[in-house]
Amino acid sequence: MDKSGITDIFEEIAVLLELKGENPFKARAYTNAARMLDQYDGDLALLVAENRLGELSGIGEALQQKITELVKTDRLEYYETLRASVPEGLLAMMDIPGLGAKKIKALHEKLNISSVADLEAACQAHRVRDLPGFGAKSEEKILAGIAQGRDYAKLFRYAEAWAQAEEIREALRDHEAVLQLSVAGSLRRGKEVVKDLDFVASSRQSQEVMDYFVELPWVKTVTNHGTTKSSVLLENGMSADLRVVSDKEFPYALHHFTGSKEHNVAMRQRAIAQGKKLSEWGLFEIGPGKKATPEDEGTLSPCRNEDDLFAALGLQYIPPELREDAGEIEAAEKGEIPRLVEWTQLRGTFHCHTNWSDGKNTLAEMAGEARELGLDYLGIADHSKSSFQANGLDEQRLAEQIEMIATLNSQIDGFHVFAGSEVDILKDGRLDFSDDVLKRLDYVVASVHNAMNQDEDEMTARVIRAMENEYVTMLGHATGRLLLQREPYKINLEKIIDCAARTGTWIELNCSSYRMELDWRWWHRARDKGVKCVINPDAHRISQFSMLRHGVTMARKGWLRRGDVMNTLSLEAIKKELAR
DNA sequence: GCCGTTTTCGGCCCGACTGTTTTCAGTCG
Repeated sequence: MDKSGITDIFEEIAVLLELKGENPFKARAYTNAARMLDQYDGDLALLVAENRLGELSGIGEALQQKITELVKTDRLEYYETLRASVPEGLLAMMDIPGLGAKKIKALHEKLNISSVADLEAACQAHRVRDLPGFGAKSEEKILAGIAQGRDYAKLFRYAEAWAQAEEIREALRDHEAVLQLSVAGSLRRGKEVVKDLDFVASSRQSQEVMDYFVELPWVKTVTNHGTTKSSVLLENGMSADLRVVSDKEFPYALHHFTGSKEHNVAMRQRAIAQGKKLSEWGLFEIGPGKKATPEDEGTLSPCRNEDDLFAALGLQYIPPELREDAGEIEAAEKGEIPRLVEWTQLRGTFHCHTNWSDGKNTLAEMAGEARELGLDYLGIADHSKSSFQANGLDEQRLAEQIEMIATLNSQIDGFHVFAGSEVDILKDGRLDFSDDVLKRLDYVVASVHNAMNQDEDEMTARVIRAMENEYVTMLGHATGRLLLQREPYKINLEKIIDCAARTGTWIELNCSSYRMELDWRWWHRARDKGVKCVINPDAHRISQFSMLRHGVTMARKGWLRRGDVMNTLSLEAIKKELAR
């Protein structure tokens, strides 16, 4: 069994243990182990073979045995026994807001409820309210939660969440009692999908700001309304949280609510090791060897902003995109946080479509918009002939388009359009155009658009064969995923990354709101192997150039620097690169 | 189940909010 299969099982074991009422720290040990494995870059099978699992922190004797069993036999007896002892429906109940392991356990034991359907019926029959710890309100909340789970997707794509957050941020900023204000949470960290929107504000009149927030026009229902924290459900199905604190507490609150949770845990543990206590309210000096108690707050280390907060713990500033407890704290300790790429550094982009294939705008309109945005160059890459569903260009039309681009270039100064093509990678890895056609282009994007059900070996070999073609400049959308819609096709990305490093093929960071790939989780290692990134909007209309900004956020999340991103190069420099 | 210049046993991040209680457990992030 591979790594991701093992992490799924460990995560499930953690939930099952909670549902059984086992020691919660034992459950957490499984969660921690799953995270540790997820982040481990090396070859897990090799680690098992060499009996070196113990080198991973959080993996002790018992977990080493379980991982070994899974790697070697694809099964885990402990898991199977555990799973058989808990009704399957209880796991689904964990998704209902307000219900956790303890309450689900009580519902199961006292009312024999084993599924969401059982639970819904019990609430409707008012049998739940008589249980200790439950009441009439609980029944209402559970029923609303079940209904909401049906009505709304649980996650939202980054771009959509960002646009909604901007509207709310502007409305909050206009309130006179709001002093400092920031988006926080996974949106600030640049996750490709987010569950809800988080805002942190500072004010001297927190109640006023809260009352204003829950009355905003996008709000459908109010789920929480306190003095420092409120939550609402928006008309579009997203939920949004606002935390209001005093001005001097703002940096701590902003850091805390930006997360990630795992990053925060690691930061607090670091604080404890230094005789301090970190929370959303401050960083307190407790003294070496002493442990914080609620009564003993210690003295506050004053921080004006997040920079000060990191500095107080002996760390370099960590940009929000990197706060995933994926090595950023260790890097910050050594002063090795890279200077991340910024979206104002983009000088051009490739992989854009026009109405020659399935785009909505003309060549001139696309070029005009790119220039308007301050870019120096634009690459056109319409579909090739096999993508007939997208009105792909055949050799004849491609030749005409190349000519038209040459004419356009002769008419404009200080801006350049590159003639390219998004060439289909055929089932067997051949390309949709012959080399004679390809060599007349300024660049080539090679992408998979059909036969996505091939098995991993076949797909990997297919894409590698395409990348080995000397005329292929970059690999388009590497796994074909559509976020919250279509799973990535099966492909061995380690081999693809190695191939890119070997052949000098760039890998695209496709920032269409649905794609956002190559996924940020892979970029750090790709970068370390010398693979170059190119950030492309895959724009089919002029409005989609706006996605470039979000693409840069994802690149930052992948630890990429300016030098790792080809389209930060000047026009002259990129011409030289393409000529190679 | 893990882990240790406080510890090999007894800890394991921290606090707000809700709904249930009448001082708190559970959930959430």
